Amino acid sequence: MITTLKDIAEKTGFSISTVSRVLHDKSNKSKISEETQLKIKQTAKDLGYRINTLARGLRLQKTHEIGVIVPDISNPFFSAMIKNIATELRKHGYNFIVYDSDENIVIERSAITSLLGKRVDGLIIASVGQDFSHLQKIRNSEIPFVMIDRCFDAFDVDSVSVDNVKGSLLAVNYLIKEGHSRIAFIQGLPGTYANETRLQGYKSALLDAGISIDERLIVGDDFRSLNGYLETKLLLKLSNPPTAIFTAGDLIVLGALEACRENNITIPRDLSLVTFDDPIFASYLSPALSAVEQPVTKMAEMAVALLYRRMKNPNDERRKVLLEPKLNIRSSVTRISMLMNIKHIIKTENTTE
Amino acid sequence: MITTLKDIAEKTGFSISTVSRVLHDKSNKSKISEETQLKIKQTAKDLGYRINTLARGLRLQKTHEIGVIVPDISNPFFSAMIKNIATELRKHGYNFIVYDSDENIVIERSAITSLLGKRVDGLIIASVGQDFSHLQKIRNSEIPFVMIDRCFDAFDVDSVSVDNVKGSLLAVNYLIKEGHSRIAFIQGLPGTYANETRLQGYKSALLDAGISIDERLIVGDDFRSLNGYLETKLLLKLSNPPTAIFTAGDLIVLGALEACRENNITIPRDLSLVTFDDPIFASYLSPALSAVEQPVTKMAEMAVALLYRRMKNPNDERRKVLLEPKLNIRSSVTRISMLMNIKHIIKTENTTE
DNA sequence: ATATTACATGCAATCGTTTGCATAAAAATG
DNA sequence: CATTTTTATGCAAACGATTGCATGTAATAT
Repeated sequence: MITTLKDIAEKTGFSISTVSRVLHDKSNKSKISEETQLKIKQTAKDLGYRINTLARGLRLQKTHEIGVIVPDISNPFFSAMIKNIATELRKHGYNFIVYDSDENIVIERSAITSLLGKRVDGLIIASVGQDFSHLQKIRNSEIPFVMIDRCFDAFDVDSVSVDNVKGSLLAVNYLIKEGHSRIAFIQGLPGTYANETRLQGYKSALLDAGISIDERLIVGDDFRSLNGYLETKLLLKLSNPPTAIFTAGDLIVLGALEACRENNITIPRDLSLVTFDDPIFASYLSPALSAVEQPVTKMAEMAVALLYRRMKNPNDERRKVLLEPKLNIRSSVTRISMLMNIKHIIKTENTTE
Repeated sequence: MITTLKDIAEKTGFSISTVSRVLHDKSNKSKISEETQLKIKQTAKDLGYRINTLARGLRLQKTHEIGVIVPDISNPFFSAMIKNIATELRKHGYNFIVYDSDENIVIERSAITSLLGKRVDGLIIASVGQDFSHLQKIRNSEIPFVMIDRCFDAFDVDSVSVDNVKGSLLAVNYLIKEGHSRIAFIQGLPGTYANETRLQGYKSALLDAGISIDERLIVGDDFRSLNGYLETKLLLKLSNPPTAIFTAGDLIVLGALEACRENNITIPRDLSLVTFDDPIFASYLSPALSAVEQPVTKMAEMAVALLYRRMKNPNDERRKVLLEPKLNIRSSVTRISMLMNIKHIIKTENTTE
């Protein structure tokens, strides 16, 4: 059986209180004799005692756990984020529990229920939701709660994300500067914060440059690679295909690359490519992928800092932190002239049929 | 405050037992009148009741949680594994808690302590350890426990991994068949199961082909990308550099690629490359990377199946499952003749200086 | 010698659930 | 109408830890 304080108490002849104080109470308030301490510690070791954190959490109404929910652990962006959050939390002496909502609001809901059931001391969520009704309850309860990456402007809650609008502006302005005007956007899940803000940046970059928006070039519906693959295939089949594609996420761009390869499209010669997110492998592709980098370490640090602050001062006003994105220019974009543009179109039509 | 059964009991006038039975007891043994049920359920909803799983776990001595420990969440191989484990566990009605040991045995130890403290019902571990002394205790305790990916031949415990020896054989035999004889191996953390078995496969492939082993071509010391980068740089500086490199993991190969790019080494023309693990981006690189694929979904399924079986029949004999690896041949390996080999060496020496 | 303080330890309530057993009332049976 | 059975609900003891308060003894001060 699993050893408890009681077992140790019986074996040593001391009371449970004394054993508890020796083994766990760092406050040093009650003076226990050296001899007793030694004896108790030794039997604890002999019996392989391990504290039951369920019991402790129940008694203390504190678990020292933070719940984290992300849409997709296997997405490099989120797995990097998790690692950074873990490192930050460890500094503060907190453990954490991750849930993967699998880009599914139903799973996200049940993850929240489950975490609240575990009485975590705080919550960090990158929500997949297109609205925040299910989060309202959390915020109204006492539990400290911060949103990361995916947040809602209209929802007054601590949150940290990258300036998505600016990120898209950087990417699309760069493409425009290189002579592109038919620029497609393969988006992620419509209605999500990350997607809508990125889309907004895309649109205003075009409008600012006096380029009218072609709705046929705004395609896609989730953040997975299959979406990138399918939409790229379709874009290439257009009678007037884009000369550049801007993708809303790192998995999407992988799909796009696969489609290009299948269609013998060489990047950047036949098609330029820029993506949001800058996964570890972006610079190892050839051509190396130009990408909008999110300051993921800083995001994690800020999220934990906000959470920590909220735990200490529950009534501070809520803050929304926007971090600066950065465009990493590599070699997946080519400069085009009008002439090249036309040649490109002809070539593309030939190869895709 | 957080609502408890007691609050609902007081509000409705029924006892805590009745409330508990209405809200949680599916067994239907005690007949509670429809009217009572409705009233209780309604107030539970009104008060925003959520079960406290700490209390339940304490009482039931069961948490319905499985602890999972991996060396590096941000490694695509492990994040894929986690996702698959999650999916499998959900089917069985289990939750899970992941820990990232950060390739660090000290953190692994504390993760184990923490999970056992949470009284998880089972444990799935991909250990970073070079020995299994710290795992012996777990096995000897009652908790069901399976090792995945990284196991120990001499440790009698349920485990599932890919046949690493065979995987290396596949890769190295393929390189040999393509005419390579100076094949380097950039390894991961020495002493770990995954590394030693992969190394063993590498060596026996060479020996079987009558190629003597050059210890200067066996380099590296962990599974991270920096290791791949540094060792590749050094290998390229050798007076007699390898014509092919076989890397022990997907992060290592990324580092190798970076080093090659910096030295203007074109793959596969100047250097052939094969890696263990087949990350999602392998086929998107150009050239697409030839890689040894691990059946990660099957591994996850097997691990959960073994765990589940152990939970039901604690005294079954322990099993070690070895799954088949698969070599995915893409375009990162070139066929070489002796003549090309010499040209290659000369060229490499020029470029690296 | 007595009063006071310090020291070392124990008592018992509490955290929120679950559940075997008890019980009272209602219904069914003879 | 008396007895048995069924129905609907409550009591109270766990589960394992924490901790304010109490207590008995030893050391020190007066």
